[in-house]
Amino acid sequence: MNRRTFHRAPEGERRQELIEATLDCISEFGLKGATVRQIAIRAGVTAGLVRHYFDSKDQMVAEAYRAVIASLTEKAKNVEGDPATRLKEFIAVNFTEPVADSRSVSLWAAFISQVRVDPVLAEIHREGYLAFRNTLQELLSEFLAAKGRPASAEECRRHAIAINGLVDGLWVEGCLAGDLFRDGELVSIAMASVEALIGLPIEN
Amino acid sequence: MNRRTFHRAPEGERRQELIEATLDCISEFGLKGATVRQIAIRAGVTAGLVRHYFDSKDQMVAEAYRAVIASLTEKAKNVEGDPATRLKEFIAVNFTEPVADSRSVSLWAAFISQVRVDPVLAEIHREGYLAFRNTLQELLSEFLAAKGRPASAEECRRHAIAINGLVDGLWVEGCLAGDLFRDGELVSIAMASVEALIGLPIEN
DNA sequence: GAAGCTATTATACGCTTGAATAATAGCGAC
DNA sequence: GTCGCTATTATTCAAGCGTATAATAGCTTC
Repeated sequence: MNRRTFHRAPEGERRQELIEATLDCISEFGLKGATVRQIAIRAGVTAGLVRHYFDSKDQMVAEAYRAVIASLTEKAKNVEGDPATRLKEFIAVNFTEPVADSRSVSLWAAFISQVRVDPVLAEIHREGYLAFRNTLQELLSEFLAAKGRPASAEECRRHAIAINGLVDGLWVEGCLAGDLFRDGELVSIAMASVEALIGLPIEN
Repeated sequence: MNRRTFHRAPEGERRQELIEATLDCISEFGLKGATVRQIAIRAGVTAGLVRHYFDSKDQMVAEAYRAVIASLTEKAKNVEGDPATRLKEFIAVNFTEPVADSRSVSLWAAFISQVRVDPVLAEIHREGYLAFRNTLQELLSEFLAAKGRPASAEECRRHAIAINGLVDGLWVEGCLAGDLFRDGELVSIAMASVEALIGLPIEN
């Protein structure tokens, strides 16, 4: 009997590979089509291994969701420079790969659709949303202060909610049907809209 | 052998019931949990009947998607009154039941997540999005004209894209985690934001 | 009220699913 | 080298899936 040769990977690495394979499958075949076997094939291992690393498929999917949310918010957090530059970048990053990608929005939607079903996913979503919005709120606060138009936390909160909504909405449509928009149109609309919302130009 | 008694329903009615049951199951159990059997139970019939009305489960799901998109856009279209009232209502309706409901956003997300997988769903989504956005664009055009600030189609297009994004984004978060917002806060933020975006008050 | 049509039920089939178990091969320690 | 640990493979299992088919019960027509 010819048994396949294989490579014994370090735990962290293999877990990461499995999660990445899970996300690939969900985005390509949908949550329904992301079966343990498909995921294993994608990761280049056999199906049994999944259960060696995760208690269940559901647990693996939940961890995969965490990874998605993290990747969507981390890109936006690590921006350097003065407040104006950071605010600008924070918005622009959502319309640039890898965030602006049909794979990302497919994954996001797949998980969103389960929020009502699975309280674990609901909690992960909530944390991710608040992290993103609070970062934005802080950015706005600093930006407005630097522009000599300091605003109350409450005012910044409302602005953050609106801008977050705007960016999310444009991001979704851009990813789903990018061909409905001209090159760079979405980021241009987003930028102009944010300026209109806060009543200030962003350029520094 | 005791066979269940049943009611012979008119074709249209039964189809409608099956589609509604499909949507109920998708929103409650997710696409994965919306099995033919569950759907049949929800509709109060047996599983076999599904295939009497639809060529396949997939076809039924696609029709169900059409129904969702239609319900999300129809509510917004049928608004009467002067341009300002109609614009106001068009936006407000998205933050009022039945559009503003966790069931709606679950369904929307479930289908969005399949857009990449299934070209049929992609086309349905595209039509729905454009219908919504074009209606909004027309509304904006009339509103601006009525306010004595007529705008070009291009300008209205950009405004429609931005407002559509804003409304969509706020709608999603409001439906998913309504408790993160105060009563009426979202519609208030939405209204204020739209006014900022077009640079005019909406009240008539 | 009997006949005929078909919407509906009931049952069965082949496949795929997530999971459990047993066998084995890679690899570090000594 | 070879021993021992365990990551990995291979195989199996019961449950649930979408679908196919045959029997039947509710209407309609006359």
